Amino acid sequence: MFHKKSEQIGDREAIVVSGFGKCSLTDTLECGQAFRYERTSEREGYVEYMTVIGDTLLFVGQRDAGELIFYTDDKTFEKVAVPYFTLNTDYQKIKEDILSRTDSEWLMRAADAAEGVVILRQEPWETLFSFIISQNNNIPRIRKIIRAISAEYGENLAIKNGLSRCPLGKCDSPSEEACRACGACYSFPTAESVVKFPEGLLPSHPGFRYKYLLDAAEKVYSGEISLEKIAEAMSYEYTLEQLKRIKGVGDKVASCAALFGFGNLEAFPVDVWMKRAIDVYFDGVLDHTSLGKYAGVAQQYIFHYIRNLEKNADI
DNA sequence: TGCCAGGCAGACA
DNA sequence: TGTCTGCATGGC
Repeated sequence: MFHKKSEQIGDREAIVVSGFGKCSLTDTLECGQAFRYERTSEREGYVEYMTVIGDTLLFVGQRDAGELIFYTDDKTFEKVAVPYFTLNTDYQKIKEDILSRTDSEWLMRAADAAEGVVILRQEPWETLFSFIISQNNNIPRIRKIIRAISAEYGENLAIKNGLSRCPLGKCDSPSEEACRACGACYSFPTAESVVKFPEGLLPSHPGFRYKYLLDAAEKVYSGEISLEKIAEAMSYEYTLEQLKRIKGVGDKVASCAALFGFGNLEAFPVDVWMKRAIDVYFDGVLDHTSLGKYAGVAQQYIFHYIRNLEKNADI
């Protein structure tokens, strides 16, 4: 359980949260599980991001690994920030559970290096749609496509929330024209809006994924696939079975949606990075069921560590 | 300029 | 059933 207190930071009211263990805001937001974040401030000992969660623009900062700073009111904090950042989840306990099931020293190092990563609980439809876009794509471009699609279909939350200046510092004051070119502050499109105006996807250049995105929107909007039923079932197998009925959704995309959108922590997405890690550090075989009901967290440890190994060879 | 990216579907052996 | 290839696009 976390602790929270109100604090005046600069000219802003904030809710400072601690007592939830270690958490790296940067690792959590930039590890590839979410795509709707913007770094809005960075200086010695402090980093701050803007995230779009539903129709909320949430600003969150960090001074050290033991706390998170939410610049919002108490109601939004409880309703939006707590579930999104899974603040009630004990990741230290999860890490211990995972490590009790493995004798891999490499996985232990990965867990230590990536223990600041928490699994975000994102909106299921947005997660599914985003990971369809992610296939055979790179993270900067995935984010760019999502910003463009959001600007096409979504609501301008900067204007809706009455922000007096652009949170990204791109212009003096938010305007519809300037915001649309950027796309960072728009709500995510609904399945209905995509079905009723599929051409709106094209300016973002989704490429071959266009037909997959449309099929997902049609199946969800029509109710042929019920994301509500999937969420209620809380079954990894049922989630995979249902989501893979969508054209362009295979094991990888479905398991990412299960893990990041439906909270199935046993989900174990295997992408090119994971294949590389398994080949090199697990002799080509890693039975994820051996890692228990938190295999998805272990997956994030491995994914984060292998990517940083490549970026920073001296780890 | 070329490789590669949080993959998948379809063809083929 | 397993393997191979094409797919759109742009970041690096």
